[in-house]
Amino acid sequence: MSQVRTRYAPSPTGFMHVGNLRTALYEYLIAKSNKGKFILRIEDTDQERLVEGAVDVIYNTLKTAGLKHDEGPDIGGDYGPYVQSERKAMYIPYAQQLVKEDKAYYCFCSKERLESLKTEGEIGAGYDRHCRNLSPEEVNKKLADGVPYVIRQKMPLEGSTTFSDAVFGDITVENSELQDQILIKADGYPTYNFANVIDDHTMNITHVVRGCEYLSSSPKYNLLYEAFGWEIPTYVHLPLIMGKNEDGTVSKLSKRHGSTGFEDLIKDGYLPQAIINYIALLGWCPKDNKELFTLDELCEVFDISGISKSPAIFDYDKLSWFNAEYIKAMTTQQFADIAMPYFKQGVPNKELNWVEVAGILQQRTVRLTEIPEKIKFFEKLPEYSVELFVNKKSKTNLENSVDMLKIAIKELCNISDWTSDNIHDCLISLAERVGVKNGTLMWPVRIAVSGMSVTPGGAVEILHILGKDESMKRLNIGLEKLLNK
RNA sequence: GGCUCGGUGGUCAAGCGGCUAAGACACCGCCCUUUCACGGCGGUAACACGGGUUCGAUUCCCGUCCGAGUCACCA
Repeated sequence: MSQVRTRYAPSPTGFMHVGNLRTALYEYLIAKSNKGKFILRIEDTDQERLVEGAVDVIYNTLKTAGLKHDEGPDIGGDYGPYVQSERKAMYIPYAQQLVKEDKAYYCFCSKERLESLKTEGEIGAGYDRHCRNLSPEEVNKKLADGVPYVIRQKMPLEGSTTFSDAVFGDITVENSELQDQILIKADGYPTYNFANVIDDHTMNITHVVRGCEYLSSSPKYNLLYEAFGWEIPTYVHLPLIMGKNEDGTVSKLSKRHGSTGFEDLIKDGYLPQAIINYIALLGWCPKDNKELFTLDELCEVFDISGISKSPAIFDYDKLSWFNAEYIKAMTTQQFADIAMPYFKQGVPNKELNWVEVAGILQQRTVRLTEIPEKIKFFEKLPEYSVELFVNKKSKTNLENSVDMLKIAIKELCNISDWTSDNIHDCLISLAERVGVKNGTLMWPVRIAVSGMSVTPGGAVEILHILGKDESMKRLNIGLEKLLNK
């Protein structure tokens, strides 16, 4: 078999949907697992929907996701150009060839006429093939008169078309269901369907990987390949990624389901690797059911036979789990590095030992965006209620908290070398001497020093990060609060 | 509505004629513990339904139901 070549062919809309990203990922994996090439092609044939800077979004996404393409507009290759608008001139001759062979025809119908064909409210009416049998004279006259036209493919009126998909098997459609689809639009640009076939063939694409939403239009592709006498590529249709609606129904994942763009997800505090890992498993399963994969590992084990047929609902909980796993797997330094912007956001005006902060945060961070809220007490002691000092499990109440704070202040005061170990030993031995369980002493101390019932890390860590001066200050404030209640 | 595809726990899923029907997420309980987490242990929970085929169907076939996708000079 010749070298496997897959292509990711997004249209630049400025938004990278996770469904598209997963398609890109599978295309990449199919190519790489076969030592093949992964090509990026920009499909910008819709001139009305061009968005400024949208191509950069695609580059950036592929880059941060780690999906390196082997050929593309930015890096070139032997099959360029890789932007459809730059290939515009090459499509029309192919269409004209089909016209010549009586497999396509010029259509002069106005949009208004087409519009009037649609019975109101109804769907599925379609084109009435009005221009399909114009005489050559009529066609030539209209062409000469400069009447705007499109080129349509002549679909067979009878029989059926069967195509084979690598995941769904053989699919047959009655030809009567097929419309005489437009190949070349009035503005001279090819339609997506037509450009796709021409490009995939001329770029030697071996595997056409795309979402299931194209399943029902695939017979048309086949007919086009047949009309040209070209070899048909392997089709790989992917099950759709769905989202759950508020009313409990599901539909194709879209913005109303939450963050569905790659960049949105990143903004929400998810790691690129976690996103990739998660979506790799959304519709595909390895033989051994393993879940954690690096991109390279995926390249090793990916196989088309593991792709499932049924649609999958995008589960933010599971994504979160992956994210937490990836965070936990980092070194503390790595975590500190990626978390730094969030540290600064939570604690903008203080210099803390960030690696130490990272150390207590790492095991309890699911999304990076949770960080600022969790650590902002380091910056400024929040207002809090004395009720926080009451905790049944630690056996603390408003009365003994006063005592605990008093002795803690006294003892901690004497520590000259403010190390974690010293703080720890000091408090633990104090609890022992006084004859209370650790929690009874630790709880009020932690509350006083943080002002929160739930904190990242325990009393010792917080005291150490805060430093002696600030710690003593907060402990006294806490004591004051209790006495003045 | 026509056409196409799909249907294993709440979610992702393994299974490809014989199993007490895996595993993961979520959820619940217990343990660990200076809070919350993390970690450990355990638990609740599924083959849409009805016919066939077969000695035997989650698995193969048909029908029903349910869900989704698609029916553009959008991709």
